[in-house]
Amino acid sequence: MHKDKFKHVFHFINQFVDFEQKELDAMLHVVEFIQLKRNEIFIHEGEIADKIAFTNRGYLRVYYHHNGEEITRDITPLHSFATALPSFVSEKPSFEIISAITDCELIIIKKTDLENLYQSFPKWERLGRRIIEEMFVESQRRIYSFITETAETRYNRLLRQYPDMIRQVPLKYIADFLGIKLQSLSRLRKNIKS
Amino acid sequence: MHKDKFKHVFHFINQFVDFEQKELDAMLHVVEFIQLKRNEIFIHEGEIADKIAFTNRGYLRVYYHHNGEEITRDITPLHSFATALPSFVSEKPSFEIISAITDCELIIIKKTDLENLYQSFPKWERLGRRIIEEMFVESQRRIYSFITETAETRYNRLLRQYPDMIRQVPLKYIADFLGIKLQSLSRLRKNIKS
DNA sequence: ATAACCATTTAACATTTGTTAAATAATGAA
DNA sequence: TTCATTATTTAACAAATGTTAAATGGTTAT
Repeated sequence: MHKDKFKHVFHFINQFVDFEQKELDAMLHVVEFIQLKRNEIFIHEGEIADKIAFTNRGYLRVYYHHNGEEITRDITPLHSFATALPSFVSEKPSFEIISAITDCELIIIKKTDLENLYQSFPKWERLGRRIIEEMFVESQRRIYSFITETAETRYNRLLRQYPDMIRQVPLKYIADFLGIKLQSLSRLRKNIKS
Repeated sequence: MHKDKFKHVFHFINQFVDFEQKELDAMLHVVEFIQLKRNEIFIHEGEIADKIAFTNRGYLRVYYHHNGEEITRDITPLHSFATALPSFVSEKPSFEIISAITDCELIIIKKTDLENLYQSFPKWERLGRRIIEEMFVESQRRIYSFITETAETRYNRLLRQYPDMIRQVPLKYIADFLGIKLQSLSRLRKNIKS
C-alpha cells in the first residue's frame, strides 16, 4: 500500500544497505507522513529534537538566531534526511530551528523508534552510520569550498548542482548558505549574467 | 600490558559507549601503534585510505592539492580520530593527504579489522556511528562560524579552544584552517595584541 | 483592484581580505 | 658558529564583501 510514497526513501537507503523485507517492514510500521505548509516549523527552537525527517517533497532549511537575526546554515536537498542533530544526539533543547521553505511532504521517524530499529536490526544501525558518514563528507566538501573558493564560485557550483533549488528557494537563504549577504549575492548574480 | 598507552582512547570512547571487557579485547588485538616524525605522511595522495588513526600524541593535518598549492582543511585536535573519510568510505584513491605536523604517536586500526568489529559487536558499530555524529556536529559548527563570524573571531575562538595547538602548529596551517591567507592572519594577530 | 508585504536589485561608501613583494625572525643542518 | 631554509611580519595596493539606504518588482490577502 502506497509503496510509491516510499520510492525516494527506498532509493536513498538502497545506496547504502540491502535490506530484507522484515527489516523494511519494521521501518514501515513506525514512520509517519506529514505535510508542512511553507514557513511551518518542523523543529522549534528550545524543543528537544526527537524525530528525523526525510524530505519526500519540498525544501527545508536549518537556521538559528544570532544577534536577533536568522542565519540559515543549511538547505536540505530534495530526498534527504534532516534533523537538528546537536539536539537529536544530546537530547538537549535545540538552538537550531528547522522550517519549510516550500510546502513539504516529510517522512518522519521518532528517535525512540529509530533506536529500537538500531537495537533490533544491526543493518539499520549500519545504515545510520553510513548516512551520517556521507553527510559528514558533504559537510567537509563545503568547508573546502569556504576555504578555497570565492562566493561566486560557490554560487555557480550550487547553480549547477541544484538548479531546481535556486528556482524555489528565496535568495536570502541561498546567500546565508553561501556565507555572504543578500546584496552581495545580488551583485554577483549581475556579474555572472553579463 | 601498556594499559596507560590506551588511556586517552579509552577515555574518548567511554564518552559514547560502555564496553564489556571482551569487546575491548577484540579491539586491542587488532590495533597497532606507530610513530610519525614531523612531516611524515599517514595517508598519501592516490592511496586508498584503509586505516584510521587515533592521535595519542601530536597533531595531524588533512590537506589536498588545489592549483598546485596545499590547502589544509583540518588540523586534528589531540586525542581524536582521523582518516581521509571520502576515500575510506568509498574505497577510492584519496585526494586528501594526511601528514604529521608535529611528531605523532598514532593508534591505528585497519578498515577490514574495524568492519569485523562492527560485524561481531553491534556496540562497536554504535560507537562508530556516535563518533561520526559528533564529528559531523563539529563540522556544522565550523560552517556556522564561516557564515557568521569574521576571521578574527574564528581565530580567537581557536585560541581559546586549543591554545596548545596554536603554539605547536605553524601559522600557515592555522590560516588555511581559518579560511584566510597567512598574511591576513598575521595582520589580524597584530591587531589583537594592541 | 488595491494595499501591504516580501523579494530582489542597485548604488555609494566602508571594511575585510587577498596579492605581491620584501624584510625580519626563528630554526635546523653542516 | 655559519649558512640555508622556513616561519612570520610588514606594507602598499587590489579585489571582494559588508553596510546602509533606497528603488523596483512580485505576491498575497482583503
